Amino acid sequence: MNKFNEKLIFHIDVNSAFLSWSATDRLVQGEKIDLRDIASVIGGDEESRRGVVLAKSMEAKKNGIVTGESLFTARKKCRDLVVVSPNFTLYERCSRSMREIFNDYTPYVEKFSIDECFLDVTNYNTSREAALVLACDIKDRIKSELGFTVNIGVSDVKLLAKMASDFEKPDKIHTLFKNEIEKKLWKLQVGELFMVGKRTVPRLNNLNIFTIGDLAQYDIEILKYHFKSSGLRMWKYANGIDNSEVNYNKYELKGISNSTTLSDDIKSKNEAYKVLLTLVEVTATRLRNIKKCAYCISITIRNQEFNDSSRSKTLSNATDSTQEILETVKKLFDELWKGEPLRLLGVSLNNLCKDNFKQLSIFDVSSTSDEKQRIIDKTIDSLRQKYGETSVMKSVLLKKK
DNA sequence: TCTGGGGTCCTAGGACCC
DNA sequence: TCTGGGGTCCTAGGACCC
Repeated sequence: MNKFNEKLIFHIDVNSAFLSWSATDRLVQGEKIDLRDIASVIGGDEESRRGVVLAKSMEAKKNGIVTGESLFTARKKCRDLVVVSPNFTLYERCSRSMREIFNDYTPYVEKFSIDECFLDVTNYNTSREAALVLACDIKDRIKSELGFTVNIGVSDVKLLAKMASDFEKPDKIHTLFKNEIEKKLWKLQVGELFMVGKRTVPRLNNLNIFTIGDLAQYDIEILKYHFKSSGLRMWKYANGIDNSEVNYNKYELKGISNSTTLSDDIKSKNEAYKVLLTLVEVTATRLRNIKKCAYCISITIRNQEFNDSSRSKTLSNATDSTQEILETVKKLFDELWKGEPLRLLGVSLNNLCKDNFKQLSIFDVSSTSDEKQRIIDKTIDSLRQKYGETSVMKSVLLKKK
């Protein structure tokens, strides 16, 4: 704690992250037009049915384009919209560069998503004013060294720092200390509150709750009755109550998943099996890379009507074997699939534990068949590491000519 | 030519055990 | 002979986030 006995927390959020990052990269490559100055979006490939808006420029936003909508509807709102494909390798690199700068200021950095971090700067500042100077320094350094802008929310509470970074954009610093919530937070629409999504907003409106202030002053028992534990959480958030700490420790992954929307609907079991093989290979490799095994294996399918269904199986022994996971996945698929055309297939591995298998040598002549399978998996992993995950993409996943 | 992909957490109901 | 109740685990689905 500083001398005022309060925490000082930053929430730092890249403005239109994917779009900014692609824009700066293009400028470096010699492109003359800055995507941030025109109506533009980062969007997936429409032909392979991944055509949604992943990020938008301010100009695109002014035309009513929102993240997550289809490029089809986005183009209707803005005729000369520029659409750029995402470059996830670049985004990971930008994200890392940004965190390296944060680490110059404090070791207490929590990566919240690819473009968001929380920083606990309590020990480095004696006052709120000093914290603001620091925030300004960080913001300007990212802009000059990396070429993109961020918003920084400053508060004594993590949740409030996050809400503050979402105020006016771009390239801005905002404070939202506990004593400011009535003035700055309560006037906002209730759907602006973190963890109040589009399903919940109409239900809150039915209770005559329209602003965050309405929610904050509502009877907590009634909220708990209607929304169970999330009712209590919403009420706490509306009142600026959040005791969570900036978690700078190594992030423990709870599950691994991989899903894909198919260029063409899958209609046969054989086609499905080929895709499932790829999904299992990718997830199992990632699982082994973090030296974990999974107890629970699930698959998800999505039909043409966009209805999802899933099926899962908990094993008595955790596994990281591609073969074993694949067999379970196929079984689950056979139980779940009724023969309707599918637009998406997904595999996920949950309930993870440490892998406690003994280290194996390829020269170990006494290997059992299980151990031999592990050696095969390891060999494939090293090939994949050398040539990249996409080197094993099956042709069925690729776009039809 | 409408609707991605990777996560986390919660809940309800059923199975099973004591 | 008629039937409780608590606890835990598993499964399927839903809501939310970026």
